[in-house]
Amino acid sequence: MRLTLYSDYSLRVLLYLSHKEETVTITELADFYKISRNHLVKVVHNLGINGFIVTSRGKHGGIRLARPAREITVGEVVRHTEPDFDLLECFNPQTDHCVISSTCSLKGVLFEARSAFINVLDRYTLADVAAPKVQAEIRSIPIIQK
Amino acid sequence: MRLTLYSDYSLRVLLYLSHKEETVTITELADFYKISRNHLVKVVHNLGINGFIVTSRGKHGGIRLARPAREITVGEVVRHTEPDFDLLECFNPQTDHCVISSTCSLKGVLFEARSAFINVLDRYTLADVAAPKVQAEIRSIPIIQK
DNA sequence: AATAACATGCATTCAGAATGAATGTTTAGG
DNA sequence: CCTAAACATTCATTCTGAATGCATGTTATT
Repeated sequence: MRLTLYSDYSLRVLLYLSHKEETVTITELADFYKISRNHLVKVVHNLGINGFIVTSRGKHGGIRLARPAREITVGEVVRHTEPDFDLLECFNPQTDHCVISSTCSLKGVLFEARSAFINVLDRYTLADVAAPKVQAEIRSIPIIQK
Repeated sequence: MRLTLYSDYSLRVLLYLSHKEETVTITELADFYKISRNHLVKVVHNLGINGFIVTSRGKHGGIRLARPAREITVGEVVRHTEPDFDLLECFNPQTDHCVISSTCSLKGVLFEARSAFINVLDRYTLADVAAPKVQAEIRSIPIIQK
């Protein structure tokens, strides 16, 4: 279970913008994070289309947040950057071929789990995340790391 | 954000076994679900190694649950079948290259979301899921389907 | 011994993410 | 009005990992 690098980069861009008032360029971002400029170009483009940032072309162009960091939640961002949240085949009726999906209640359980996941992300804004570090690492992880 | 078919098939196998008392064969499972027998072979093997099922070779061999369905949670299964739960690059210190991960509190937020997800799965057993359908589809989905 | 089952490893295919590259479009400033 | 600096857009390529297929081994019953 993973998110895409695309979502990762999207969040990093917005986080960077949450700290800076002035417009920043894609090149500045790529240099700071030491990541692929090509990939960033698409990430930024998409963030613009979805109204998270304002982009301006030409000399002295660049990008900035379209709304205050306090008004953008992590959940909202991820919903726009992940290709889908189809945990199992049966989540997408178009491509589902499972012979028991009509009577299977596993789907409901995973729906509930997915909602719980997204709900947490909806409770945090970019401002929360951009704030100086308070706590982290302190949580126990109920996951087996192989 | 997806789970693997591998996890999907693992759950389907265990669900099928939750209904049947007798041992069943991989061929029977593949035929019932109309899925790749090759893939199932590995799924079953892994379920055996992880103590969810008992496998027996030879004529009249097959597989059956190693423990009562009531004692196996969905969360426990998924933990053993998913390759990892590394939502972002920074979840794995071995391969993390993010320049801000040491001070970034996004990780904490995603840790919390992941825990919320797994906690739901830990609350349901195979017996719950195998029980005759009660409700499903009724939940609202706070996800944008593109 | 033969047969029916799971075990195991290797090779191959496939999908989709990630990356790279080229060209177009817009805007500011000399 | 021309140039440079920026984002926009499309296409091609690489890469990873999941999914699948296949061949052979091992075990157990009859």
